[in-house]
Amino acid sequence: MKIATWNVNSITARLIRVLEWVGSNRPDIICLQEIKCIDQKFPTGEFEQLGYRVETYGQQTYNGVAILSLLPVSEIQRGLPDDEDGAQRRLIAATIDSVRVINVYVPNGQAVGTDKYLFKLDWLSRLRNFFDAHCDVTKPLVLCGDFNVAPEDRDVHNPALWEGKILCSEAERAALKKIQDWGLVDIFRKHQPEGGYFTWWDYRQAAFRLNHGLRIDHL
DNA sequence: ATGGTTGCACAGCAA
Repeated sequence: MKIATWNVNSITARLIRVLEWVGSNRPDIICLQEIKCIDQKFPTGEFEQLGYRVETYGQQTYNGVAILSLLPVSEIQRGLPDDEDGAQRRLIAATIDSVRVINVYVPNGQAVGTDKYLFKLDWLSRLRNFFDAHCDVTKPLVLCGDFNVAPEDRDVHNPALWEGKILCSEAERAALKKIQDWGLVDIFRKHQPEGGYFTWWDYRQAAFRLNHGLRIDHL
């Protein structure tokens, strides 16, 4: 089974690129984050034309997640069980070919010490609680998405510059590790021990061209 | 220290 994850930063702004990539790579499942639109505005038909089932948990302007699948999907869950009414829409899960697929968009956290940072740590703690209470460690499961955490210094282009900063702080890394310790394997790291592989680059200062990135998206 | 760039609700916020 081929599973992909992509923070698209608006599915409507990114639609042509996503359709092109999905059409030529044909993942069985692709998990999207930051779709930035309500469910009714998601371009469901374009993906259905490529053979995909579409399950969304959208929100206007911010956040929003979706799972697209070539195979039938069941047991769709939208949001964390302890989300309050009107909570930011950051999780969608489904069972596909007997695999529980959990797609997350972890809060960015803005800057260490801010309210958003505390919200991020709390959200990660709630995600771990969700695994304890609702997931079966003996059955096939994939957790993937944008975690907004670089697990180790080898996941950072310039660890000295990023030390203690948002996406790299000790508390964020500990919170991510606690989730992994439930019984998950960082599947990229299982196959690639070297640094220099990133999933996110700042829009500014030619970060992509210079490969000034971080590995913050995981499966 | 600031600002550098995107995307959205077109004005400031979030990333």
